[in-house]
Amino acid sequence: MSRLTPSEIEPKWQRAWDEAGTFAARRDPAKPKYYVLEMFPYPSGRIHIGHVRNYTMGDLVARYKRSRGFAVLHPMGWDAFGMPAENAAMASGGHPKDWTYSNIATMRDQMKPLGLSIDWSREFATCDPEYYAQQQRLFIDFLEAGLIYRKAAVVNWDPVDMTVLANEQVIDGKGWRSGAPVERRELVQWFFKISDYSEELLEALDGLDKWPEKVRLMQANWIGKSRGLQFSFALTEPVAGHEGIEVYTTRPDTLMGASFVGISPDHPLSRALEAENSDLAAFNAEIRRLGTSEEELEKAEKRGFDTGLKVRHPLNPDWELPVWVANFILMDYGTGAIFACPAHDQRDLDFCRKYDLPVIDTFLALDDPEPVGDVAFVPPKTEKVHWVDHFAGLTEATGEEAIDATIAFAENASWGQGITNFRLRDWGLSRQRYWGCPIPVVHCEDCGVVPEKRENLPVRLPDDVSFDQPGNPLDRHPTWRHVPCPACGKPALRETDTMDTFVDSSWYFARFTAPDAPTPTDMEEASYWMNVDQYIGGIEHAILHLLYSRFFARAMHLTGHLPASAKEPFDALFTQGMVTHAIFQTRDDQGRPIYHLPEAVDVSEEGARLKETGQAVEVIPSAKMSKSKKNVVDPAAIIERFGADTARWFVMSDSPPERDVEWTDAGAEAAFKHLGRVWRLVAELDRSAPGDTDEDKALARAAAQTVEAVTEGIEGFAFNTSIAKLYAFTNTVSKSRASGAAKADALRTMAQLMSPMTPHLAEEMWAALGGAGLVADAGWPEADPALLVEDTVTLPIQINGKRRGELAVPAGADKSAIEALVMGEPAVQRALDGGQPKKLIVVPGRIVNVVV
RNA sequence: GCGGGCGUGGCGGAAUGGUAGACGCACGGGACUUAAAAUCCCUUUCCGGUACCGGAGUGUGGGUUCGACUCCCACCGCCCGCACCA
Repeated sequence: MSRLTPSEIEPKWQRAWDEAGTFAARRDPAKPKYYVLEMFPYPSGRIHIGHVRNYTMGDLVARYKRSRGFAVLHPMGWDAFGMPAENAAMASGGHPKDWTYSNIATMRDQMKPLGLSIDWSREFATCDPEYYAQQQRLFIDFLEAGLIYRKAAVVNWDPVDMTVLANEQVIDGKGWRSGAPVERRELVQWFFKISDYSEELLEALDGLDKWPEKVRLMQANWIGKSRGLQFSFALTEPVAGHEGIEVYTTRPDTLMGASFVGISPDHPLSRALEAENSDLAAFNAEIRRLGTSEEELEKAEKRGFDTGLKVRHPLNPDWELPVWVANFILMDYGTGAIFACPAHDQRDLDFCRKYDLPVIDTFLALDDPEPVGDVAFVPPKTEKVHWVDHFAGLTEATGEEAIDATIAFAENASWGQGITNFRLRDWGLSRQRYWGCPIPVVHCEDCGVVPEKRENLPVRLPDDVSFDQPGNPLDRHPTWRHVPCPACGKPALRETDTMDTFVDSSWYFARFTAPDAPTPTDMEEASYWMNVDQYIGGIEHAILHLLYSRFFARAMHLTGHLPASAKEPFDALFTQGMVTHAIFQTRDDQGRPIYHLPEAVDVSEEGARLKETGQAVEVIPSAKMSKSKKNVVDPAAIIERFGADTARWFVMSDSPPERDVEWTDAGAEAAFKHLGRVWRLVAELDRSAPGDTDEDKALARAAAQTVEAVTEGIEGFAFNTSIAKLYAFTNTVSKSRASGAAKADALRTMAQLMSPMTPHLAEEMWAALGGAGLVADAGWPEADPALLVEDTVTLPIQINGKRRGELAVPAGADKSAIEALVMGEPAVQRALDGGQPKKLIVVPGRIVNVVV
C-alpha cells in the first residue's frame, strides 16, 4: 500500500482517461477555448529527452487550462517529410515511406506512456496523402492568387551524386557524400511572394505582446527594413549594353567619401565582362566555389578584382571611380552593387587598405578631423556630428538627419531616389527530392505551366522508386511524369520538384482544427479553435518557421481558408531551451572524431575514459543533443525504471523552461524519491487523527500560499519555481501536527496542484483521499484571500545599503511609524553614534535603508 | 562576419531595482538497524577567528542609484540563427 508502483498505476489511469474520453477536444459554447500546441516532432526514430521536456511543458499548460475550465485543444502530429528518410533509404536500401511510418509508430509508442493529455484522434503525418492533398490545393489557390511565381535561383550542385545539396551538406566546398567539389548552378524554381508582406509582417510584430521580445527583434532584423538612396553611377563609356551601375546605399550621407564602386560577382555586368576577361572569369569561378550560405560569404576573406572600368561621381563628372568586383556584395540584396566609403565603414576601409584604394578622410568629424587610420568612423544615427563641406549643406546633424537631407537633395536634383528596402527575400519552395509534397503542376509544350485540376488531387508520390543511383527518382521514374495536360489534354510532363518541408509545417496548426475536412480547413472549426493560444517550441525556429507560418496564415486568409482574426496564428509563444549533453569523442588515425554514447563512458574526477578499453575521452561540454554526435539520452530507460511521473517531474524541476538544460542522471532518482515521499504521506495518513486547531489553521494557510505560488509559477512559465513550492509544501505537511482531516484537505489540494506535472500520482492520491471523480475533472483550487493576509511583516534594515538587522512591524504600519521603530533599533543607534542619519529610506512592506 | 541570447555556491537553480543563494542534488555528521538498503534529522557561498561577529562575493572593468544578479557602456566566454537541416 505505501509503496508507489508506477508500472501499475500509470497504465491504469491512462485507461481511465481514455475510457472517459477526458482529453477529446470538444467545442463547448459554455466554455472559453484554449489551443495549446507544441512544435510537432520530426520522426527521426526515437523520442529523446528534449521531446519529453517539450511535450511535458505543453501538457502541463493543457492540463492546467483544462482545470481552469477551458475547452482545450491539444493535438499531436508528425513533420514527416524530409531528407533523413531519403538518406536512410540510400544508406540501407529501404523505402523512405516505410522508414518514416515505422519511426512514427515507435515514437508514438514511446510517447503514449508519458500520459500526455493529447487528443490522439486528430493525429496526422504530413506525408499522409490526405494531408498533402490539401497542401497541394493550397498551392493551387496561392498560385491563382498571385502569391507564387517561378524564377531562376542558385543552388549547390553535386556533380557526382547529381543532386542539389543543402547548405549543411556542403563541407569545405565539397559534397558530404561524394566529396566532389560543389558547383553553383542556376535552376528555375518556385517561390512564395513573402516579400509582398514584408511591411505587414514587420508591423504586426508590435501586436505580438505575448511573444518573447528577442524573437520579435530577430524577426524585425531579419525582415530588415531600411531607407536608403538608389542612384546610378554613369560608366565613362558603355560596356556590354550597360550605361551605368545602379547602386543602393543606406548611408548616402557618406557619398563624398566614395572610393570605388563594387558589384557582386553575379551582377549582370560582372557576368557580361567574364566573356572577354578570362582573369575575371577565373576570379568569379573561384568565388563561386564557396557555398551559397550567407554565413560562408560573410566569413570569407574579402577579395576583389579590378575590372578596369571607371564610373563618374554623380556630383562631380570629373571625379572618376574604379569599378571592382567584390565577393562580399550579395546579388540578392539591394541592386547587387554598392559604393564604398572607407572613412565611414569598417569593411570598406579594410578592403581599401588591402587593395591600396584611396581613402578620403577629411569631410566629417566629431570635433577635430583626424586622418583615418585602421578604424573607420561610422557617423552615429542619433548623435549630432559636425559635417565639413557637405554637398547638401549640412553642418551639424545626426546621421539620421544627414541621410534624410541627402535623399531629399538627391531627389530634388533628380539624380537619385529614396527607396525603402527589405532584406527579406522571397521563399524558394522547390526541392529536387523525392520525399516531399509533389508540386501539383504540369509542364505542357503548348500551354506552359498548368496547375493540376483540383479533382485530380492528390498528386501522389509513386511508391515504386529506388535510391540506388544518383539523381532524383521522380525524374527517372518510367511513367509517373507522363500525364495529359490538364488544360489541353496533350501529353505533358509533371513537375518533379517537391515542396520544402517548411511548407508542411506552415499550416499544420490550422489543419489540427479539422484534420478530416475535405478542404484544407473547415472555417467553422477554424473560427472556433484558432488562434493557437500558446505555442511552444525551440528558439532555433525563432525566424524561419514562425515567419513562414505568419505568412501562410495571411495567404490562407486571402484564399478563404482562415478567418481574418487568424492572420497572426500564434497569440503567445514560448521558446523553451534545449536539452544539452556533453559529447564524448576519441579520434582515429587521421584525427577524425569518433563519438561515444554516454553509457559507454566512465566519468570521474581524473577525466573521462571508455569503459571498455580505458582509453581517454575528450569531453565537449553541453552541446545540442544530436544522433550523429551520440550525445543522446533515451527517456525510455528512465520511464521504465521510474515511471512517467518521475520523468515529467524531473524535466520540469530545476531548470527554468526557457533555458538550456544539461542532462544529468543524478536528478531522476531524487525526483522518484520525492514522489514516493508524497505518496507515503497519503498512504500512511490516519484521517481520523486528532490535531491542534492552530496547526490546522497554519496548514490551511500554507496550502493557500502554495496554491497562490504554484499558480503564479505556471502562469508565468516558471514551472521550476512551482515545483520548488510543492517541495516546500510537502515538507510542511510532513512536519505538521495538524489533524488527519486537515492533512487530508491539504493533500487533496496538493493532488490538484500536482496533477499538471504528475497526473497519474495525482489521480492515485485523489482517489485514496476520497476525492470525487477524476482529479483531472476536479478543477483548480482557489486560495482563500483571508488566509493570505499576514499580521506582521519582517523588514530588513540596511545601513548604507548593507543588511544589518531586521524589524517586525504590523502589516499595515505606515512610514512614520516604521521610522520611529527603526530609530530605536540597537544596530541603528550604534551606527549613528548619537548623530542623525543623512537619509532614511523606508519602503513599506519592503525594506529600510539608513544612510549615515 | 552579421543578428539574437545567456553567464549566480561543488552542481541545477531562486530573487516586481530592496535580506543574494529559496527549492533540489551532491558532500559531511547523526538517528533507526546485527548489518545494509530504505527512511528521518542536522550542517554546508568563500575567507578570518569559539556558538555571536567582521570582511569579500552574482564572468571582467567602469557607470547610474539611498540601494544593482537585476538598468547603462565596454570587454571576455559560451549558445542559437543566417534563407535547401528539421
